[in-house]
Amino acid sequence: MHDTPPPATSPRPGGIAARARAAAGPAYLQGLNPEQSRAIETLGGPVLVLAGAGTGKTRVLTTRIAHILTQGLARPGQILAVTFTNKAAREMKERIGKLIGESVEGMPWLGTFHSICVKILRSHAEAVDLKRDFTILDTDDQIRLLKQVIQAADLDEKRWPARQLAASIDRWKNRALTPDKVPSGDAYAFAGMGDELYKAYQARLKTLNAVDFGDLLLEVIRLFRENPDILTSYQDRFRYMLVDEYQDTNVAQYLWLRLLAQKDEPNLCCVGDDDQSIYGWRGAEVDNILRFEKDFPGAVVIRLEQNYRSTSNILEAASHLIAHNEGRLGKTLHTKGDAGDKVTVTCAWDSEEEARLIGDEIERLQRDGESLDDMAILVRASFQMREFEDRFITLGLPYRVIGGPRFYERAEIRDAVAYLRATMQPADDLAFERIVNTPRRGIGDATVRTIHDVARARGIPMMQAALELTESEELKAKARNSLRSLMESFARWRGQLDALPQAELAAIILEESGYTEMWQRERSADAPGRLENLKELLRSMEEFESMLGFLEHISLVMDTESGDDGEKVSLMTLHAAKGLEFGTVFLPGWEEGLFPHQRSLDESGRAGLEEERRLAYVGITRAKRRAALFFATNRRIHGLWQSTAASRFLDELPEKNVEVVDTGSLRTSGGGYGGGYGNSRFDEREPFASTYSTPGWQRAQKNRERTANSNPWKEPPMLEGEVLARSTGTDSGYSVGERVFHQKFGYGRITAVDGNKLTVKFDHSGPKRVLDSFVEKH
DNA sequence: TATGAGTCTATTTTT
DNA sequence: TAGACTCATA
Repeated sequence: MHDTPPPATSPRPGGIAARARAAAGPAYLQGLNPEQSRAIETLGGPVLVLAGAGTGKTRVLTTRIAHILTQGLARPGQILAVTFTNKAAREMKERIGKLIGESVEGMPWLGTFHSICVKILRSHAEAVDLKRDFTILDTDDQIRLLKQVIQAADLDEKRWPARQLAASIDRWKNRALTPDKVPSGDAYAFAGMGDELYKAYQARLKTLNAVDFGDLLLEVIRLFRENPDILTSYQDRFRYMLVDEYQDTNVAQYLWLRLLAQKDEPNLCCVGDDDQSIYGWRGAEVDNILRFEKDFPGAVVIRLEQNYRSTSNILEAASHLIAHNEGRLGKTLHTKGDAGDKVTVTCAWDSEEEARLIGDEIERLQRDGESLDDMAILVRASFQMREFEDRFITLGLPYRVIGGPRFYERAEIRDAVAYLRATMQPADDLAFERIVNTPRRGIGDATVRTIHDVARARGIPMMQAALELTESEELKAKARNSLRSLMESFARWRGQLDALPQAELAAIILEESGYTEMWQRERSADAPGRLENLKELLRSMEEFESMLGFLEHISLVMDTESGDDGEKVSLMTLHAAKGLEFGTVFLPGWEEGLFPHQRSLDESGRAGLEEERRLAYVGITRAKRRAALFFATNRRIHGLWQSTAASRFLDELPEKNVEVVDTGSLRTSGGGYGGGYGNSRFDEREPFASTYSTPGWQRAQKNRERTANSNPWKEPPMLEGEVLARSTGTDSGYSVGERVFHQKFGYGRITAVDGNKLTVKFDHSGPKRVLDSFVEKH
């Protein structure tokens, strides 16, 4: 987005300013700050650009490319520019086009890691035992294939779910581990067969002439390693290499880059921000960026610290927060903008009130003339969205959810695509299996198994096996006839491939196969929407040159541009918000356990906490003018009401940039829960201060200090003391059978004690799990 | 093959 | 609590 100020005013010919500008260099270099200029003009050898939030990262990247091109240092085909998402690639193309004032269709090597790998693999497929028309499997295909592998190994699918194996394999591939390299500890995890199953899966992929996403990288690495001549040809070709979001690269991507950059003075420019690394759980290695100078000796490190996005209050709050992280390269962001409003922290009674407060504030801002498009609510976990959606619907406030299920991931789209794949590529067993009995045509599990067995035994594709089975007596008459008719249809469709435009043929296929009819008959509420999606699919096909081109596109690009209609508030997860910016940002749910998320702390200890903190940093730095943080003191988690404590991150914000909001509604918000006690601990004038002076909070503080002062290099368990909302194993001072009083639920009797968590059977509201610090002995 | 009862499990998600 | 999913049963 526009993370930099607009370029200087258009040149007036002949003026002093114009002459001065001409002396200063080409127009695209105008209006840059010194660091940005350096990042663009430092061209010999490796460069690492540490670009803080809102410092003009994309501008540097695109201008650098424009600069290389206009200086005649390389032709478009000699520049490799890698991004993570298609969206980022698209954006870069557009912006370069604007900069050099012509089409950049000539930048064939600007794309995602994956799309560039596909391109390389297609031209050298044979070298890695693939055919040129190999299929790319997505997660869904992958899981179905793994199910078969698990079955073949005679393992209980329940105990060893395919999903989990898929996740493991994914992790291994992220770390560039082939089956023989899987560490024994990891392999042991899957009934001691992890590596074997992985190997079997890879073998199946090869026979299917297919690769999964991870393979795209790994196969190219293998290609380069086993064929030095091919590697050299690419090293020579890519005179300049640029990588966006370097902090998000995983081991495989790193190795891939390293191979290409294996020459003297590689012109490699990596742009990233270690403070915005939030994808560690997906295999990203912050370490890659932290280690850059060691990996690429002689590297020039340039820091972009001038922020063009946020007010200084927002910037200082975010900077102070992120300074609590240890493993970082360190940057000091500054802005020339004004102080602006302070970052607000508001305490709500529960998530419902939180949504109400935010909804009210949005309406107020709207009345003051702010655009809904310029406001966003960023949540830690998607379940939080529901409360806001409910609230916005009752208010009639238009909103859009960003993220969520993608167009091409919907069942009806995947079915339709499977029909097309099976038509185009008769050897695509997975596609065939998916639709052979959809709509139901009497080809049940037993028949499919027979086809499968024949195919496996003879080493032929299922489609061919099916064809042969229609001519034998092996299948029951009914199944055989049904199968024959389906095979005839496929033959017919294939015959029309060259005669008809792809969208038209696709329409015929969906019609004749009975697929459309299946949804027309279905009378469930979402059937019309699905039919609409199918139409949308056909429409989008028209833009492609051929059916094959279309299929290639959707296997890599899983999103579609959805038309935007009217002003809307945006609702999304913090992860989805990276790279975006809004005038006003609402950040609800800043509570221990939710943010930082308990699971992150449990699974990754200190590293997990630091990643959560970076997430918080990303959240705050999305805001241009206003950042409003919220936390609720009560939240329903898995159906149980839990008292929650304010996030430690709130405590890590600098007081001078933060304003605590007293909503006034706090004092009366206790109503409705057994009534009569309205004694909220936010009764005092300042809810923020009072939160921070409750016994629970203070004890948490003490625990934190104590553990922080003890040997910090101790094993992760040291975190336990820091973490409030989990069992600490310490004696809570309560025992089963005791009577207690809880501010929200009233009187009750303890039925179980688990560390600092108590299960209390409340007289009026039944059994609940609560933290010991929120009840009193009675 | 359609349905209901019972069970399980609840971050973040791109390619 | 709620949703997804499995499994048995008609």
